[in-house]
Amino acid sequence: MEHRLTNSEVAEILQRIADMLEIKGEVVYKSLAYRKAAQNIVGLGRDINEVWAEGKLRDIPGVGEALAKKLDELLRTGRLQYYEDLQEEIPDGVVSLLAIPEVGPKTAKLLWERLGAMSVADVERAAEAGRLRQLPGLGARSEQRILEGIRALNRRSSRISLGMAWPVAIELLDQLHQLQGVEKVSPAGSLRRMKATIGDLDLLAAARDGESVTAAFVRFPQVAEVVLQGPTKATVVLHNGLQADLRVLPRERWGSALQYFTGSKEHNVSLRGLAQARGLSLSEYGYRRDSEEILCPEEEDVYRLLGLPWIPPELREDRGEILAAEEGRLPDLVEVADIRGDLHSHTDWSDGVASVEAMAEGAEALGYEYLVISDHTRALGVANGLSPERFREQRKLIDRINARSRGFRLLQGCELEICADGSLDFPDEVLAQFDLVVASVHSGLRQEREKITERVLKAVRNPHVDVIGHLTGRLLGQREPSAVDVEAVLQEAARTGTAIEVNGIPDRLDLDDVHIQRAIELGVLLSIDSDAHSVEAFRAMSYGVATARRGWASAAQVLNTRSLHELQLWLRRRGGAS
DNA sequence: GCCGTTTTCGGCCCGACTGTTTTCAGTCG
Repeated sequence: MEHRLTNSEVAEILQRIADMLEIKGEVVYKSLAYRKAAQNIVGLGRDINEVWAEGKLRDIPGVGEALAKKLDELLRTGRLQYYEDLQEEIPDGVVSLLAIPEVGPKTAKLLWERLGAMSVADVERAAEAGRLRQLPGLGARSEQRILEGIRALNRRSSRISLGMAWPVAIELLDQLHQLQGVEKVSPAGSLRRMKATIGDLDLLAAARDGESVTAAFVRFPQVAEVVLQGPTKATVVLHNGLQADLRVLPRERWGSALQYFTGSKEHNVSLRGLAQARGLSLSEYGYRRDSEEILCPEEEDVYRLLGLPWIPPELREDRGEILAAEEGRLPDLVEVADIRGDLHSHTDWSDGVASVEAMAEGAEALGYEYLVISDHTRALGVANGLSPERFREQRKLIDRINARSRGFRLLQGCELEICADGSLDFPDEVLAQFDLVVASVHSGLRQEREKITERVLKAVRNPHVDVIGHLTGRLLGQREPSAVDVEAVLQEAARTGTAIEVNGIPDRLDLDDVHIQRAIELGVLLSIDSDAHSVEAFRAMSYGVATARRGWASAAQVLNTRSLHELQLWLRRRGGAS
C-alpha cells in the first residue's frame, strides 16, 4: 500500500459519503450512520489500520456489516468503489457548497441542478447576478443570506483555540451577569466541554424576560453584527470575527438547558435514547411524559431522572461515558487543585522571558510545591539552547534560591533535544546531573513514520529521560501532528514507566484527548505541564488539565499531582540522578 | 446503515428561527 490512511482521513471519507447521501435525498438515518461511524473512528484513540489488521472493525461502535466491508476495502486497497461511484453521481464541487452557511443538502442540490453551480464561487456569482431569487423556495432574502454566508465563509478563520476563546467568553458572561434580571450564566457547547478548538462561543443565561436580555446582548460593544435575534436566542459576530450564540431560559429550566446546550450533540442523542426507553421525552425545556412536564432546575436533575450520576462536561462526547455512568465507573477526574507542581518551564537562560527567580516566585504564588526549570539544550540553537557548562552555572543559581526558600523547591531539569539524526543532545553522564529530563522533538517533524518513531522510542528507553514532551508536535491550525506512531510510543512508555506530557499551551494540547484516553488504558503515567515561557503562561496548566480530563485522567495517573517527596522517590527509582 | 430488558424489522432526538410560506420546509445546533 502506498499510503496508509489515518483515522481522520478515513472519517473524512465517511463524512463526505454522508454529505453526498444527503444531497441525493437518501433517508437521513443512512447518512447519520456514516457520520456516527466517522465520529467514533476519530475518537478511537488508536490507529484504525491496527484495528483492521486484528479483524476487529466491527468492534467500533456504529460499524456494522456494511460499513465494516467498506472500511476493509478502503484500508486494504486505499480506495472505495462505493465512494467513487457516488462521486460520479454527485461531483465534489456540489459537496463543497455545503460549507456555505445557510446552504444545506437541499439547497446545494437545487443550486447544482438549476444553475449548474459546482463551486462556492459559482454560487457567489449567481447570487450577485440575482439568479438565486428566481429559484423555487428561495427569495431575495435567501439570496442575501447566502451571499452573506459566502462572505462569512471567506473571512472565517475556522476554529480558534480554547485558550483564545475562553477569556473572550468569560468577559461576555460577566457582562451578561450584570444585566437586570439575569440570574445565572454559564459557558456551554464545546467551550464548556473544553475542546481544544472552539467554533462558536455558546453562552447561556437564566432570566425571566429573554427578550430584553437578547436585546441587550446584541448591543454589547464587542458585537460587530447581529445574525439573528429572538426572544430565547441571539447569534452575533464579534469584532474579532468570532461568532457567539446566546440562549436565554427561565431559571426553573436551567438544568435541562445547560445540559442540552453543553452537548455534545452525540452525547445528547444517546441520552434521549435512554429517556425514550423510560417513556420520557427530553429537550432543553425539561422532560415530558405524555402531557406531564418534569422541570430540571439543576443539571444533576437531568441525569438523576435517568438513574445516572452527573457526568462532567469534558466527558460528554459519547465515547463510553454514559455506559460508565450507568455502571458507576466514571473516573474521578484530575482537577487544577490536584496539581502540586509544574515539570516543564523555561527562563531567560534559553528562550523564556522571565528570570529563574521570577518563575520560582510565580510558581510558588500559584501554591505549587515545586517547579522544574527545563531550559532547552544546545542543539536547539534558535531557542538559545544551553551547553552543559551553562547548565552547571544555572544549577548554582537554583541551589542558592532553594537555600533561602522555605517549603517551595526548584528542580533543575532540561528540555532535551531529540535530534533529527536520532541522537540525544546530551550523553548519559550529563543527563544524570539533572533532577528531571523532559525530552522533545523540535526538528525533523516531517520525517517518515518509522524514523521519527524510532527517535522517540530511543528517548523513551533512556533511563535518564523522565518525560516525553509534546509528543506529536502539532500546532493547532498551523502544523499537523508528525507521523509518530503514538500507539508504539505509549506502549513502550507503559513498559519503561516514562511519563508522557500533556502540554497545556493552547496551540499544542499535545497529547490530545483521544490519545490520553488510550494512554490511560495502557497505564501510562501523564505529566500535565504549562511549558511556560513567562510567569503569566503558567496558566496554560488549566488547559492541560482540561485536556487530561477530556482523556478521562484521574489524579493518580498524573505525575505532578504527587508531593515533592513522592516525586523525588519516583525519580530516584527511575535511576536518574537527584 | 445500525441495532435490540419493546424489536432481526422498524424504529432511529428535539426545537428555534427564518423565509416564502397559506400550513411548512430548510438549516442549524
